[in-house]
Amino acid sequence: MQLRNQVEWALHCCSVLAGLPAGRYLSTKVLAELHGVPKEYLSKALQGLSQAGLVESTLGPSGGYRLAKTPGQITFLDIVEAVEGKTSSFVCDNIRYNNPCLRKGYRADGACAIAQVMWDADQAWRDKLRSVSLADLGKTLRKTVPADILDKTQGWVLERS
Amino acid sequence: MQLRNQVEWALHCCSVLAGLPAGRYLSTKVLAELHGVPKEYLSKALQGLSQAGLVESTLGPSGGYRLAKTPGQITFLDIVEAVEGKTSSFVCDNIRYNNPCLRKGYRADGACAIAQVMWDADQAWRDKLRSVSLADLGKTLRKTVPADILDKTQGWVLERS
DNA sequence: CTTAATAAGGATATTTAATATCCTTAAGGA
DNA sequence: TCCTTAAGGATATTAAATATCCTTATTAAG
Repeated sequence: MQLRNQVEWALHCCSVLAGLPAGRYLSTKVLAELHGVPKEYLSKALQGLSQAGLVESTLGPSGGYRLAKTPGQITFLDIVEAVEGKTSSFVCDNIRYNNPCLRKGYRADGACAIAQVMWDADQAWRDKLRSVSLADLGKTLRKTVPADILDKTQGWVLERS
Repeated sequence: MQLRNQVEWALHCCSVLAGLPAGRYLSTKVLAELHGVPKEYLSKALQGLSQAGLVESTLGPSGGYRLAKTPGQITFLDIVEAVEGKTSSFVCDNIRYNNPCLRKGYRADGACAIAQVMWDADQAWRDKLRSVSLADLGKTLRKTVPADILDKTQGWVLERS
């Protein structure tokens, strides 16, 4: 079980956008080159972030993306779910009902106890992701990031993450 | 991101084995028919459980699998990891170092802050799974399982889960 | 006003992982 | 001796992840 690489990309992109001066945008092209990932595919992840309302975009030259909320309002869970979806990592196919010893059509009262445990664990994972925002990330990062912020021709910013 | 169906199968098989009278075995064939899943593929999951030391097997007629420990000693995490592996759901490819603004070969002091958050969440998931054993599952199940335990020709037991 | 850059998104190709089947071997019980 | 079983290697099939290509509408810059 593995999260898609787009999740890593989206998290890093949001981290960079969180450090962007107010009003500025970063394009897919720049974000892709900054992270060394394919532009077209990264674009799908950014579209997911946009549809989730985490970032907003503008067209044309000097267009691109910026955060739609403050870093403190965007959690890791928001970003992960925007890319990976909200469905649980465990899918219960109710194989308990395949038991040929059971009379046909039998259904128990409650949910499958096994599935419940798995869903609880999934919830614990999401709770943890929800407890960290891009602002929290910044606090950690500020300690380790070198002071020399570069500003190349395309307006790249130093990778903050 | 989704766990493989073998995880569900393995959990249900262990749940059934936990209710088996001492000394008895259940074969792959019976476990497969009991849950309505392909025998050959389920076999791979059971082999994983065996290699992890969660179940033990015996050959020949009336052979099969039984738990290698008490239900209280086998956690959900044990079973999930036996099938799905122990590697984190998040893989850090250190795309932060792809930044062309960084001088070649630059490496930060600590681990990627983003990866750390993701790994912490993964740990929270595993901690939750580790906190539940097959014995705990039994407590829940006893409340809902019908009293009529069937004992068909092949020695099937009522699906407990 | 024109031109180039951009996001959005549909269509499709490629690659990888999950799922499933088949077969052989060695061991155990009747 | 014969049948049943677990173990596991090899291979096929299916689905998902990854990636590319292309078109359209929009926007800013010149």
